[in-house]
Amino acid sequence: MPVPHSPNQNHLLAALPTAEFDRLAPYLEPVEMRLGDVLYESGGLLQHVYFPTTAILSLHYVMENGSSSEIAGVGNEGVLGISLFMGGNTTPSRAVVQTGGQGYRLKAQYLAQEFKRAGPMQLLLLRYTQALITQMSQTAACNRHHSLVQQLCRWLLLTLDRMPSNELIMTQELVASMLGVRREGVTEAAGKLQQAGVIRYRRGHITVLDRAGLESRVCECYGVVKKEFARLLPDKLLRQNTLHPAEAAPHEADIRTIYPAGNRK
Amino acid sequence: MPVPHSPNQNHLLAALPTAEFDRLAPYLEPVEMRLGDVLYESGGLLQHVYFPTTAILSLHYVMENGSSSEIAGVGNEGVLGISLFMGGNTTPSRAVVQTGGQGYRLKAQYLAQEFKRAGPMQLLLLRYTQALITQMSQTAACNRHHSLVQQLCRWLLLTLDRMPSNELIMTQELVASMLGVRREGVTEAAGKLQQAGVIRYRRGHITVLDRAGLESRVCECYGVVKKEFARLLPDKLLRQNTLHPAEAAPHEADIRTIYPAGNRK
DNA sequence: CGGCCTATGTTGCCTAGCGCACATACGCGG
DNA sequence: CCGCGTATGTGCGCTAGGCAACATAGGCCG
Repeated sequence: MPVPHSPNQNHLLAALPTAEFDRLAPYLEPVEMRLGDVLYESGGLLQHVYFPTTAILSLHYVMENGSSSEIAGVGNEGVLGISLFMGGNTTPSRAVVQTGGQGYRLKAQYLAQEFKRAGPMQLLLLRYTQALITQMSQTAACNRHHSLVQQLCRWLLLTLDRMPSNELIMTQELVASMLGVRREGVTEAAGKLQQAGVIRYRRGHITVLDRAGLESRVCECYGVVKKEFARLLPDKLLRQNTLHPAEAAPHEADIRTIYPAGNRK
Repeated sequence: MPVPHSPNQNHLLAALPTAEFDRLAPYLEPVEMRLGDVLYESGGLLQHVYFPTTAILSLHYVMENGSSSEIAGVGNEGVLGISLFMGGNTTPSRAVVQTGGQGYRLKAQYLAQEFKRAGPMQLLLLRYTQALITQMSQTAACNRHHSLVQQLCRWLLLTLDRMPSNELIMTQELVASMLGVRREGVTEAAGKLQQAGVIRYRRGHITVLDRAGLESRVCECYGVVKKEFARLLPDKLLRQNTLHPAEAAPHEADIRTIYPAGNRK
């Protein structure tokens, strides 16, 4: 008995004017994504784009020696598979499911078609892409200059922002592979945060107890990324005032009632 | 007495079919860019996009504490100012001139106009943007996992690929701020390379003596980025076989004759 | 309820790279 | 040709985080 589920839980889809949404809706396939699923491998051909609703995805780069780093995360604010409309069809990174949940996918050709119309969907996708670029470049700088604890805080906050609950299903080992550090390093950093009462964790579960505590420890990178997302994809845009000011937001009611219920565990 | 100079020294401009090129040509202003010039500040409003020809630009992120990192470089393979067509109009990074030289600039509005035509220019710009994304994400991973020497090799090779000559005008201090490391670290790394006979340097000049030596020391990141650029913007595309197969490449002669002459020092 | 797999805790050692404080010397401008 | 400003060389001590090798324990499954 899955939670009632609507494409509008994805902010980009929700932002589409009725005409565009209706054109795509028949082709949106709901998909269940489980923790660890690999949606595509580096260099693989993309067949679909994915619009997460409750799931969170993670773009990784895996190095030759096996170590990896997260390059960016994708939650219900975005879409996975930008290379399909950017023209490359593939990227040298891997996409994995970081938090199990649901989403919708759309065959590449339908997205490309819609993109070519140069309408609201194109606008949204391009803006989202730019926000993604900010996330990536901030990650590059953060990797260089900030401490593991700061980066852990950044990662937790960014993830939290994409979740309805405050509990992540996530081992330290996984977090380590996201941040591209050793597992022991995460143990140590997480230990500090737990001692400070900011988080609590047990075998594969991390609960954020004190969000403000995270925010006080995080580096500037989190704020920059968040602000840039807000600037490029403001609520006002996503609420469609801009995209089609004359209409009420369709399906909006669905979202607001379903969402807070969440899939808290 | 500047070297004769043509927009076609920029690969993106050179790839445009005649119709598109002619439409833009009247608005292309040649600009001289000097080492260290700041083309825009983080968050500043962009008035122009820049198509470097002999100059090389660098996108930086400057952190609150003043330390900085290069996020990506832009040479004659690309264009500075993607946020102008991506929809954001600005980015939270800084653009500086890394190697003095020439280029052309185009008022934002003309570029946006051309982009909206959804013609060859849009195709090129989007593909270029994707290649840029690869460069950024690779930088993120490289910052995390590879040694300073490897990163220095990567940076030298990427820069070399954008230069007609094998000598960079560049202090170690500058290189350090690019890589986001201490100057002493660069001294040490460069010292190793010099001892190995791979490069030679003296006060503000770095000469690459043995390109193969660099390639043998560099991490995989260089290859990935280079390959991705070649895939997304192949010679064949840039030579316009794809963009307008029925026509001969206009201005092509100019490029080939001017370019090899270069401004070798 | 018991066993085992896997997540987490811990410890010791090692290295890259940082910060700082200087010594040195190149080479431009007068 | 001299001198000074700037680029480079070097040598500390220090720390974060890497690598390795375990000890421990939670909790799922039979």
